[in-house]
Formats: sequence, C-alpha cells, structure tokens
Amino acid sequence: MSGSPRGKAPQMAIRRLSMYYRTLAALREQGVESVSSEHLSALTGSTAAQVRRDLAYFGSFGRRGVGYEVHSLQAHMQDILGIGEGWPMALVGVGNLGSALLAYDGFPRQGFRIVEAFDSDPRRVGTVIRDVVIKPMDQVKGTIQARQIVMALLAVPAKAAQAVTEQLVAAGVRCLLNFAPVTLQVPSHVHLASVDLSIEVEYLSYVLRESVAEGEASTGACSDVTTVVTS
Amino acid sequence: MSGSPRGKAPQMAIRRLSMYYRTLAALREQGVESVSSEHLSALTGSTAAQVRRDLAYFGSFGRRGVGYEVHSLQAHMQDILGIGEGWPMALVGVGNLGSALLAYDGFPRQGFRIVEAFDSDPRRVGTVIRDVVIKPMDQVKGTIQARQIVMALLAVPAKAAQAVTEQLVAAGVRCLLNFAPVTLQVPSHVHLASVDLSIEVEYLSYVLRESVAEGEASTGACSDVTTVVTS
DNA sequence: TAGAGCTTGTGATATGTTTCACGTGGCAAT
DNA sequence: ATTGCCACGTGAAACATATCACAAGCTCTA
Repeated sequence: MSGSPRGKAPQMAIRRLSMYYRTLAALREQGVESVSSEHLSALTGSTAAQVRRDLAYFGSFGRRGVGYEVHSLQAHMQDILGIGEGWPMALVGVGNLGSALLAYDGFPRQGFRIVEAFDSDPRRVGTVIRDVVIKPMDQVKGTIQARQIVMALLAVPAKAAQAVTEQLVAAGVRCLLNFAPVTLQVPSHVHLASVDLSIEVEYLSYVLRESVAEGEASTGACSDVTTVVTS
Repeated sequence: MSGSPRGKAPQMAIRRLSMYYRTLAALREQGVESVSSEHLSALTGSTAAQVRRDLAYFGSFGRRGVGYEVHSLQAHMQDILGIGEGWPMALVGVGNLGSALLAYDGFPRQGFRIVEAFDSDPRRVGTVIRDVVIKPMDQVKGTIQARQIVMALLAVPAKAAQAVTEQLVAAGVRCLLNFAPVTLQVPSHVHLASVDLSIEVEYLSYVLRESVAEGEASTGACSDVTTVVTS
C-alpha cells in the first residue's frame, strides 16, 4: 500500500515522520492545503533536505515546483506509520505514571487506545479509570491472548519490570514501551522502546554543566531529544 | 575535574553514560567491586567496544588486564554527568502527568529535585504534593529568578507549551525537558530535550507493521534508539 | 510554444558513529 | 624473572546518517 522503500529508512527518520504527521494534522486544522519541504522543516525543527530525504525513503509524495498536498501527505504518513490500525494497547502498572498514561489524550487522538490495565496492588484492582477496569496480574495472560493485544505499556517499578516483561512476552505481546529505568531483556522478535526520565534529566545536566564550563557565553550548539532501546 | 575530552562525545554516548551510571549503582548495591567492559555492556545492552569508547571520550578509568573498579567508575560518571550538583528543578503543569513527575522517586534518587511547581488552574493552586506548594503562573518568573532555578520540566497542554516556554526562558531557565507533543522554539543558549509519547508509540506501530508485513517469522533486525533535535 | 521561476527527488559528498583489531600495561603462577 | 593470559585504550576501517547541489518536472505568463 505504501511507497517503495528504496533503501531502509534510518530509525530516526521514522520518528521524524511522526513529527511531520502531527504537524500536517495541525496545518490541516488551520485550513492550510499545501506545504513545501522548506515550510515543513521550519515547523518541525528539521531542514528542507532532511524532510525530502525522509519522505523519499517511502516514495514520492510531492509535486515538483509546487510542494506537498497537506491532506494527501498526512494520509501517506498515517499509512506508513500504521496509525489508524487502531492497535489496542495494554497497560501494566497503574501507579502515578500509569494513571497519567491512562488519562493521556494524545493516544486516542492518534488512534491508539489503552483497552486493558493491570496492577498487582489489590487496592487498585477493580477501580475504573477512563472506562478501563483495572485487573489483577494473574489475568494478564488470559486477557491479552483473548483480545489479541500486541502492544503494551510498562509502568511498573524497576524491580518488577523484567518479570512483568516476561509475562507479557509469554502472553504474545510484540511491542513494549517501557517506562521503568532498567535495561530489559526481550527476545529478538519483540520490539522495545524506552522512555527513561533519568536519562533525559542527566543528559540535560551534562549539557548544562558543559555549557557553563566552556565559554560562559556559548555561541551555538544546543538542543536535542532522545530515547533509547534495546534488542 | 573530569578527564580530558579527547574529542567531543556523541550525544548518544552521554545517554549511555547514564545507563552505565545506573548499572554501576546497582552493582555496588550487590556488593560487586569490579566490572569489565564486557560485563557492563551485557548489563546495558551495548557492546564491550562501545563501552570502552564511550568512556574514552572522557578519560581512562580502568586498569588493563583487570577492568573497572565499580565505585570509582560510578564516581566519575557522576562527576561527568553533573549528578550531585543537586540541580533544583521547576515543574510547570501539574495535571496527570505533572503529578506523576512530582511523585517520581527516580529524580530525588539521582540527585534531582522538583522544588517548585506551577499551574494555571486556580483549583490546583495552593494544593501541596510531596511537600511542594503549587503556585500560580504569575509567580513563575519571580520564583525562578529568586531561587536561581535553571532546569524546568514542562508538562502543560500542547497549546500552552510555547508560551510557557517563553516565560521560562525569560525567567532564566537554561534547560527544558518538554513532555508536550509540539516542536518548541528556544533560543540557542537554552537546551531542550523532549519526551514524546506519541512518537514512541507510532515508532513501535511502524516496526510492528513492518515486521508483520515482511517475513512473518522475522529473523533478526530489531531494537533501536532515537533522538530529535531543534535549534 | 518558449521561457522564467519555483520545489521536488536524488546522486554525490561530507560528516558522524560504531566496530574492528591490536599494542600496551597489568596480574598471577611457575 | 619469565611466561601466559587478560582487558583496557585507541588508530584505522567500516558503516550510517545528514548535507549539498543540481537535473527534472510543474505552473504560469506572454
């Protein structure tokens, strides 16, 4: 359905596609019908050449001399990223962070929905948040298999993360977004992405210290973002 | 104080240092006194050569034929990353996510503490979470300047993010960890890192779809990392 | 139809990062 | 001492990614 992956796209390119997608959605709301790579790059903090190259990994969606049609490009991004498949997700760990994830409206807006939640704390089991009933851990496998869930969010304490991961993998989960500050071991057919707050803060701490140390009035070099994963 | 940055370290290397740091802390708790690059790489999902190279950007901390002394290496990582400076942080936006951040015990454990919190909702102003009193937005500038806060966490809705960013920058903040799904514009002397849940989930959605499409029983290829940037 | 002006898509190039492979220094045992 | 083994530190090679620069294609105007 999508374009022809001339080469394989760099991991980073994929993430930029997400940004393009979101930006296109915003442009559409504003009634903008056409964008150039120049324009899109300005809105996403990239460069025009980078935008064109990123898109070129998947096909050619623009018209020379004209630019890109916002609606159609957005549709292509959606198709490439697999948004709209409406992947149902499971959440494990409904503490402070887990609750925030349940309430996060960015997921449903992008077509992802947390449809099951699990927690080991008996006091939380049975409560309902955003129409989701929190189930006990012993129902993880049965529920995930029954509903054919393949994506899961892991918001449990670091100590429990590896064990829960194994439960999820055994239940058939193929993608895992981990929020615990640990390095998880997963079989090679399982995809893992991690959001690690400590790493982000420590990174900022590093660049701060560096910029304070070298040249008080530092000139250029700044800004970044990140995420790490494993195999 | 630290070693001699032979070259400048890749952004990703810095993040791996955070992982090494955390892993070393765990090893120390277990009473382990010495590690090899091989061992450390296994624990962090890296490679031995990568570990050695990452460390080499900052100095030489091991002994040939022996390995690294856990305690001393951890101390060096702490020094390099600037942990222990005890940077006080400000939080803006105390909704679901903001509350979770306030309660997140990974920060204090790594020497970072949220000492001020702000919200625009009058119903939240004045309430106390984890010993932090939530203040109204009009006190952002005064408080941050008075306490000389240079790091801030941004957990406000996407629509408000850019405006709040400008307030924070005007107040003297030098580092910003953004959780809103938008591309922020910041002056070049301000460092920016972003945690973007949509991007992570969409990335997983992409690799999932890709692995399902091509070769049902995919062989290798998994795992990744990421980073985005702005100017 | 021809020409000017714009923006894409893409070879070629430059830059950056990871991996390899080995010299160096260090420990232990004979 | 000398030998054998080990693991670090690092130049050089391989690989990956980003940038440059321009030909190709589109639109509009005369």
